[in-house]
Amino acid sequence: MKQHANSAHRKELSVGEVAHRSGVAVSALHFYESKGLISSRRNTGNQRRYTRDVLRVVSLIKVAQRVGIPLAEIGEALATLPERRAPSADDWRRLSDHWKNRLEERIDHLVKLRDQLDGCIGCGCLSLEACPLRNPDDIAAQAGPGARLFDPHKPPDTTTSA
Amino acid sequence: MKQHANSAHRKELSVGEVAHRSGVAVSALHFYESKGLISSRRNTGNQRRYTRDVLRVVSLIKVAQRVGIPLAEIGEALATLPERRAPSADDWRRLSDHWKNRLEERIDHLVKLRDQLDGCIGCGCLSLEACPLRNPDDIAAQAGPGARLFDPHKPPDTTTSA
DNA sequence: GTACGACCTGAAGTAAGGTTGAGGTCAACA
DNA sequence: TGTTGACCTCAACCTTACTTCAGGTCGTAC
Repeated sequence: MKQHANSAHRKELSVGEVAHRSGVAVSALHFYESKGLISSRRNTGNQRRYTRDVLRVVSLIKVAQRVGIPLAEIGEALATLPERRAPSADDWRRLSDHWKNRLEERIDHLVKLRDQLDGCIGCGCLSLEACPLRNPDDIAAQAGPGARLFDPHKPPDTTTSA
Repeated sequence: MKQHANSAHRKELSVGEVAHRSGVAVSALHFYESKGLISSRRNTGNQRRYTRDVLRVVSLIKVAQRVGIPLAEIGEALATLPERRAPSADDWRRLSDHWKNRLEERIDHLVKLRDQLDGCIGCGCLSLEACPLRNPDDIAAQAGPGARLFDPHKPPDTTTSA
């Protein structure tokens, strides 16, 4: 740690410091930046310098990921933040509330699946026609030729919707 | 290696027929075979011919996938089946029971996460030190079925710079 | 007897979320 | 002054679960 030693009053963080403090790899921070999720300014030597706000943003990213939100969507959410600054308490409330709903949908889905599984453990039928486990609420069920069963959990995909 | 009378009696299925009846793409069936999850014999023209049992196996694979079990693990489970034949009712009971437990763990995990999120929506702290959301003690939560679904292990902390 | 669809193989592409490596810069310390 | 360690960029690679494509064969209906 030679470069960023000293200077007790420095405000900005190097990428290594952010990595260490946030528990995220340097390569991941580069990656997030390439996707526009975080940003930095460069010092005279072209090295990234972050404000402390970035720690909050990284935290938010990791939490959203735990909830199951894909990075692209997290990026969109962050893009709605005014001034592209770190999320305020209000921002956080708005985003986390939305994500909590997503999480609950996901839980509901899994609970339904569990209950179906429970009901089907005894029968062992796995019937293509009758078993609810094999009929995940139609979606793209047996349609035309080459019919494919799309995963009902997938986010709506406009290009593959049948 | 005795065959079930009724299934042996029935005509064998081509890959296209299996695809149509199971709702799985032909390419996916090829893929499952390459991974050892299903098997087929070949006719004189080198085309795959399946017994009807394969439909049960494919059903089982799809259900397990919905639960979030990776194909490799499904393959291991299928490999434990005696004679590598289609799963009997008992086999199904055993496997589905195991997978139900996995599913419940996953649900528990998400419920905990939801509760934490609930408790943290108000505070907006996202504190690296204090916020439970940022201290996932135990992770394994990933779960979006479909495309991405893996969390081999978090970056081993070292953060590339010690 | 031929056209066309279904099938075959192996390689390459796709998506998400990164990691790893090569090749090079910068700045402090002995 | 040379070594070191953090940093830089860009490209290639990784995993899972498949799909798509190119180039060739099979089978059956007309």
